[in-house]
Amino acid sequence: MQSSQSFRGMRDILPGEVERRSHFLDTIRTVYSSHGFHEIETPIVDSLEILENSGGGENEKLIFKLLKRGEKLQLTDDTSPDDLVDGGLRFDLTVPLCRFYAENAVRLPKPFRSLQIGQVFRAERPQKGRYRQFLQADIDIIGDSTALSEIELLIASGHALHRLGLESFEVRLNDRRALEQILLKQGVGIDQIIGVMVALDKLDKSSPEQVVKEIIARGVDPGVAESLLEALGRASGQHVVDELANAGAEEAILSNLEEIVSKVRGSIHGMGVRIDPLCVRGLGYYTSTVFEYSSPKWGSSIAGGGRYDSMMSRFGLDQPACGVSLGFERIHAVLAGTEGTAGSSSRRNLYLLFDQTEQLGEALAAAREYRKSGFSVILVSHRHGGRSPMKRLASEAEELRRQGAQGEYWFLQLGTDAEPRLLMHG
RNA sequence: GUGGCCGUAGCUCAGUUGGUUAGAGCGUCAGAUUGUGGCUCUGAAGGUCGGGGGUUCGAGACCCCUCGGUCACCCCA
Repeated sequence: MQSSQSFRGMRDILPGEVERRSHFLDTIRTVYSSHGFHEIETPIVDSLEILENSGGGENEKLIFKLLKRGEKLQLTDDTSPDDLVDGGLRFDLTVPLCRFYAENAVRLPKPFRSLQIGQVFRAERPQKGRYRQFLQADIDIIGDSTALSEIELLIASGHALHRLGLESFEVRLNDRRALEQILLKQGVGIDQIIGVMVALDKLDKSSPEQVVKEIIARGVDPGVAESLLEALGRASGQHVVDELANAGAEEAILSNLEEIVSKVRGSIHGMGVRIDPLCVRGLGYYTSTVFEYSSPKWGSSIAGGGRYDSMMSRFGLDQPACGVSLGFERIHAVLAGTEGTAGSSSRRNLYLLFDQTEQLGEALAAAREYRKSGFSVILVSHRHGGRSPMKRLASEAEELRRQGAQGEYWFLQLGTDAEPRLLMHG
């Protein structure tokens, strides 16, 4: 007998859980739609040519690749793995979006506000809140180079998180160019910048001493490393911007960040916004502003985004772009155990018990009527006078609720009960 | 990709320093009972002890490999 376990890092989703997830997705769609975003769909598979060298950083190493098919799959002594593959599963929604935009720009509004909800794949080692297939919900604005993009994206995504039921969360905002300028000014070599940024990004987890150590290990002069940390360490309180300017960041970049913060701050209940010069975010395609959402209930980020102005140039288009991605699985995990949020479309289930040999026609007619009045009707064939399925139905409803389903459960014995009777409600 | 911990029935777990036919609760199924169904009682089914190899007279317990889970790195949503 074969194992029925799911493939590594993949998982099944039970009915009650799907009900709950659908409700969350409805909320996301409703909120984003109210902010003017248009939903699109892109393929899960793209050519490797597009997926690779996309600035996806580490993610590019995690691509599930697709074997060529038919005649194109030629095995000889000197074929390398790369000769055998030509496609791959997407590791995010941004790369496919850029291809989509380049292909369809003429038929799209300008600037284009895109919403995409879809599965992405990364061949990582699975962990809690980390799967090899997971759902992301992205909004992006293509064709606007001003801070309006960032402001709209932060407000819309904050709105969505709030409506999903997140009580408190924080956005850390930064502009990579600012950090780069500071590093250069402080004496970090241009080829060391990336390594130093990665090390600095760990400051929220590791001690400053460890980070200094790591920076030195990456080839930076110990004196430079020390003064760098000191300069950035100062830039965390009330006067972040002033300190960053002193440390060598350009005024225009900093005032842009200030503008974003001032417009976003206070707009969403429970959302904190602050400039964090150490927020770096991977090292992918982001060119300037980057932001990351965290919840006190979760160790790592639950959403993130930034500006990727040069990405479209791959396709010969010169278009600025900026986006934010919600990590659906992680948000769902953060919300685990909480009650449904406002507007929860809880369904009213009705178990319609009937004798199949005598009451089938009658039952179908009754089912149609109850559907009209808003019930989700579940036909339960049950021979008259037989053991009542009551207990079984109650425990089934209980199980669905455990999985996350909401709603009421009613039952009605055709020919005996005049009205549906409440079995349980959630 | 690297390292630590874990893997017994559908679920939650017992299982003494290796020693007869591997247990419980919940759930499932069957029957009984109950004048209004979810209670109670009885019984049954269900386990290649994740898989493979090894040590041993004997392994669910010990060793190796492998698969899966989990945590920490790495990186990220």
